Amino acid sequence: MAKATDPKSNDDAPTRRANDAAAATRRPSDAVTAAWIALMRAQQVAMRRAERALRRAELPAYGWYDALWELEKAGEDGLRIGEIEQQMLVAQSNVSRLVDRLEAASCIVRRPCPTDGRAQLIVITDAGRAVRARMWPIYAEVIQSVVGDHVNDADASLIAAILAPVIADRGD
Amino acid sequence: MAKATDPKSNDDAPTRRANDAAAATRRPSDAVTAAWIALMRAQQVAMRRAERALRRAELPAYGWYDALWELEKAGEDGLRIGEIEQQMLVAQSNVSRLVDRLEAASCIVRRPCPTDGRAQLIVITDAGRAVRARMWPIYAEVIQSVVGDHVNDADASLIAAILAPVIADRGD
DNA sequence: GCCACATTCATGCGATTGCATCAAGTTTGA
DNA sequence: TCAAACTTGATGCAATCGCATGAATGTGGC
Repeated sequence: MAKATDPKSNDDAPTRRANDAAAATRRPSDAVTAAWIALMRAQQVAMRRAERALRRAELPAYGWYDALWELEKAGEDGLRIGEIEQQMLVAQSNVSRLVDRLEAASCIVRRPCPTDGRAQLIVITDAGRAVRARMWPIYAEVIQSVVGDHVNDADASLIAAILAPVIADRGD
Repeated sequence: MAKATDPKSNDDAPTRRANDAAAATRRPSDAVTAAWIALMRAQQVAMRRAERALRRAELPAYGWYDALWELEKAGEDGLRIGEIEQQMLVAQSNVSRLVDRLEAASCIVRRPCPTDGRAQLIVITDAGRAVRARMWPIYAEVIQSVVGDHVNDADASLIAAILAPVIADRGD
């Protein structure tokens, strides 16, 4: 019997036409489909718990941590909006507005880019570093309880290694 | 050197206090943290591409597929809102409204539950099955190009197996 | 130098989300 | 039998999302 959550269609054949675009005719294997589902569900579980934990602790949402950490790594030179977008993998408009919120909370400052008048450099402030530092213990606990308590280090490394090419592929 | 996306804080020590709640003092290993990041990023890549592909094909969003597939598996008996919620792992209010949209599109019908006047049974219609069938080729292509093209079947099965306990844990 | 095109970021908009709450129905216990 | 507690699903609301678009700036061909 198929896995309970297998989304494979048993009736896709009738819907397939001889001259569908080639792209639409490729079918993932059962194993690949199972991995996809696991990926989606596991992330949903993880994200939900992270957001809830942060909210309960009266801390900002997950996206703030993500952005602040990237900015902290970037240091005094800051990052452009577009660079944050590439790191975080969220839509540009959302980065723009997230930065608005971070600025309103004094977590970052916008500085004009000396070499490109269109761009701006987003630089983290001490207040921003402090916010990130306060978020980390809560976030860390969620990572540990969601992943660490169920997956040993070897398997965890395996997951990161297997998924690396998936993440690297920006095709589309 | 630490991985570029390692969110581990180098300055969490100063923020740690002797009598923090025990829950907030657990720290994930580097491997577990890397797995967490891989999970989040890979799912973001996957979801974005699925949503875009479906939109380009003028098909409904990912959530519709998920719900319709659960309902199709459930057959004529249908599912309660709460059962769909557990399968899809989204908030109850969102299931309620997703079902509204599915109903408006004639993809499902609501039937009173014979044994519980509060509940209702959501049953997929032929139109709903047709919509899911039209979505599958697009969805399948994304699964293949995002996961299948980068991960072999053995690794895919490994991912599903390793993540299973993560998904199963509904603690919190 | 100048004009067409590309890039960078902001913003209007409609859709969707989660949380809190509510109404209706069911179960429990005395 | 009746009231308190619980369960089920709907809804108001504010926040956030992605897309489409716009304004400002930069780049390259002539």
